[in-house]
Parts: sequence; C-alpha cells; structure tokens
Amino acid sequence: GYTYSSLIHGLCKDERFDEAVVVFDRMLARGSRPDAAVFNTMANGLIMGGRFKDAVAVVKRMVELGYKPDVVTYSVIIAGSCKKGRVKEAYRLFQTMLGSDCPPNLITFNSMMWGLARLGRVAECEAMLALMRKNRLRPDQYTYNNMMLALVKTRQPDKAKMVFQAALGEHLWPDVQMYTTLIKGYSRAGRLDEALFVFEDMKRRCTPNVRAYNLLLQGLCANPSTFNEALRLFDDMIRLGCWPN
RNA sequence: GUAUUGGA
Repeated sequence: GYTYSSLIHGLCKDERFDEAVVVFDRMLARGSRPDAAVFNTMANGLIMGGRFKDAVAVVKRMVELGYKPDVVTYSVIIAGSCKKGRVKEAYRLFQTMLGSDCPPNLITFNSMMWGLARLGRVAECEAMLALMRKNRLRPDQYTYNNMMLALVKTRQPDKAKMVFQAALGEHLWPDVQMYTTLIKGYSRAGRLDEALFVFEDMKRRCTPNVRAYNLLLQGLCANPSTFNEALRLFDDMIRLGCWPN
C-alpha cells in the first residue's frame, strides 16, 4: 500500500498519469488488497491531470470492491468538483457528510469554502465558518484566505483586511497567500497605497514571492505617477534575490 | 504513503 501510493503519487506529480493508471490497474488485477489511501492517491492524481471523470470512476471502483470512502476521498472529490466549477455538486456531497459517520474535517471544509469563495459567495462562506466552529474545528490560514478571497472577489478589501486581522487575533501566522490575497484586493480596488502598506508588513513576516511583486508592479505601472515607484520596487526585488519571471 | 488557499 505504501509502495503503491508513493509510486502513483510520484508518477502523477511528474504528470505521468497514464503510467500511474497502469500501475494502479495492475495492482488491482493482481488482486492486491490496497487500503483506501491508494485509491485516494489515484483519484487525486487524476484530478491533478484534469481527469475528474476518471477520478470519480476510481471512487466507484473503490466502492464496488467493498471499500468505504474516507474523509480524504470525499475531500478529494469535493475539491476536484470545485476546481471544475461544479460547486453545487460539491456542496451536495458535502452535505451528505454532515451528521454521517464520516464528517467533514478542516480540509474538507476548506475545500468546500474555496469553491464558494471563488464564486464570491460571501454569505455562504460565513455560514461555513460558523459551521466549522460549531463542529469544533479551528479555522486555519486556508480558511481565512478563503474568506478573504470571497471578499476580494466582491470588492470589499477592507473587510478582507478585517478577516486578516481576525486571523492574527487567533494567533495564526499570516502566510504568503493571505498577504497576496489582501494585496490583490487593494490593488484591484486601485488602492495602491494600502497595497504597498500591506506589502511592507509582508516583508517583515514572510518572504514575498514573484507573484506578490508582480501584483504590485502591475498596479504601480498602471498609473504614470507611480511608475518610478515601480522601478524602485523592481530593484528591490532583484536585490532581495527574487527572480523576475 | 494520499486531500484544501494566490487566475482580470
């Protein structure tokens, strides 16, 4: 089991999906009794390759062979559906988990919330957050970033910042994604001053990546009056060893 | 050994 999941995972990471499937099929043909993790790995690998339908088929096979999908299986399918834009389906599956013997965990919630956030469904994300707390799950950086994404998508960067601060209040160390989401929120609202302010804070707490620089550069270059600032930021970027792409 | 966050 460990061997098979490592092998399948490795092949999928190298985008050698067909070979992974061959390994998986041979394993089953040989009549091995892999555990659920191997099915989960295969299903997720196929989703990585954009082959959602095939991933669902793997889960079907899993069930036919008498295995019970676990919380990872559900999370993989929920995240995969959301990535495909099939958020409604993901939500239906998510709801079947509530009150079942396989309740959603932090990752399941985060996956579902991401799908909702991408659609800018702020109220639904808030409901998710409340439900998480009710289920005694502690929101993490992913959770807060998802909430911020929904707010940024609906052009409410100040509310996103409040969420950011709430995360800090829960003693969560802000990560690169949270900063980048907030910077994006401000720069898309044309509030470069705020974006730069967040960026300065980011430099203190984590290492900005090319993506964060690109976001700011894009915003600064859009306005002729801040073009020099863009050049200065570019120098900064090089000096700090962040390579432009 | 397997699942979640940065797309105008």
